[in-house]
Amino acid sequence: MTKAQLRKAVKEVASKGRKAQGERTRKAILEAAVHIASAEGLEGLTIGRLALELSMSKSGLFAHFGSKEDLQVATVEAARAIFIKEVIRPAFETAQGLTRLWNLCDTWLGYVQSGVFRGGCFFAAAAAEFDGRPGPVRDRIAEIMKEWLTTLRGAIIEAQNAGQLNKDIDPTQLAFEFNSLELGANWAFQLYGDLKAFTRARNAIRERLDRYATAAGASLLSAANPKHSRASA
Amino acid sequence: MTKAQLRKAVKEVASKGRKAQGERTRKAILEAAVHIASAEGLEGLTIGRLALELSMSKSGLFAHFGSKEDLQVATVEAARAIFIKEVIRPAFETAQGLTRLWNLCDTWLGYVQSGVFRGGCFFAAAAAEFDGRPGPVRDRIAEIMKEWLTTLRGAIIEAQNAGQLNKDIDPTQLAFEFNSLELGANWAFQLYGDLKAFTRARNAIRERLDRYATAAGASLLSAANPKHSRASA
DNA sequence: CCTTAAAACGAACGTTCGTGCTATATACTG
DNA sequence: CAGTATATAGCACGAACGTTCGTTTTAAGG
Repeated sequence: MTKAQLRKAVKEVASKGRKAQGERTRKAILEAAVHIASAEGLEGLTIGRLALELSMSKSGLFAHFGSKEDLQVATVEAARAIFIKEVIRPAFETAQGLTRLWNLCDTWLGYVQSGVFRGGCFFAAAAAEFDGRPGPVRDRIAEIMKEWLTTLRGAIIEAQNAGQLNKDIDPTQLAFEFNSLELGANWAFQLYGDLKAFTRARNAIRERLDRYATAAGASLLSAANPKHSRASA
Repeated sequence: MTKAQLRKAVKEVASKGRKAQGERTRKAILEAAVHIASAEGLEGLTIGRLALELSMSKSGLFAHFGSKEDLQVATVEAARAIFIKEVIRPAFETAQGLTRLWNLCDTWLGYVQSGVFRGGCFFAAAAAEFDGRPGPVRDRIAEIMKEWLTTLRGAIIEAQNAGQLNKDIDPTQLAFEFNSLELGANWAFQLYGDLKAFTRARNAIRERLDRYATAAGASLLSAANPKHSRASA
């Protein structure tokens, strides 16, 4: 157990009752942290910068976390909560199967385009930053992105079981392709401000869904989002 | 003109004759810089770390560049040279059109898998790191990645003009999709060490090429790389 | 050999980083 | 009201950052 962990553990064990203000401040810190980290990266998120933003002292802020790494992990967790609220939940309020699958992809693209995070997809940025640095931050990011892939894959399988999607396509392969197209749109938007990339990603996904849909699935799709017409390719 | 630029300018004006050793050292610095930056990022590439790696003084190294930003730009340029040698050149030694298009994608995936850079695709990492920080580094990265997209698009158009690829597909759309699949494979490999991602990307690209190929194109494809058989989806 | 400019060095700069100690203000509990 | 634990602040630390300076080493040209 490191000194930082010990410090935090002592703090938590001693904490009985009266932790109202602490929790509130912690939430406020993490909300600011998520937005800074999304734009400047999890390493560019410095404690001094964060303290300045919140008009509090470095040490006062720092006391809420045992170390910078803990702050980073907590920030990733806070970003996950936002992601769930903005993407997962809306899609899971729609019917399972093909409809939900499409909504997952569509909402994801909307979440990047609408600027929920200033730096696009929080996790895409964080993954690129930490994929070469072993540790709990990297591990948590990898887990969360795996969750997303698993969610996509699950929706594909449900659509197949519901007889809406051709059964002989590989769910893992299709989930990989959809995820790639999403990451590609995020990349194009961040680097070039290219709004058409979202349409291209939607077109590519829809084209694939249309092609693999059964008759039952096809009617769902045309009802789901008729606005997004498919161009060539 | 900033102080850093001025310092460098003075240096260059004064440089008449006798600049053999300087160039050699600069090359050595950039070679090390590229590999450090590929693993730790362009900001994680510190001058002290670089000097240590090369067993030379910080100041001696620093004198070769006017500023850290100049070093970063030079590093990006060095990475581009490697990319051209490893990906562009091999593909351009094959016949233009569909064959070259496939080879561009295939070689790109090989370049990531074989670890030409320790951190996967140098530019994907650099783009994620700098897409939120305006400046010459970001601009150059954006240009270089645009070059790649343009190259892909050009190969598609050539394949169409040669009657190997269906003419009514949108080259920009297809280039976007291929690039996305490449980025997706790079992401999966960096974050999970998932080697199957390369196969998935190849499968997806081949499936699309097969579907859009004319009769003339189909025979090229089956000859081009018969080893990579296509699975479902 | 002697001059001269390029190349590399060592030391220091001002700043910012994460972190740690100590003290004070705040607010709930008995 | 007294007691106590929490929440925040102040200050300082050692290290590392990019950068600058003056000096020394190196090597080619006359």
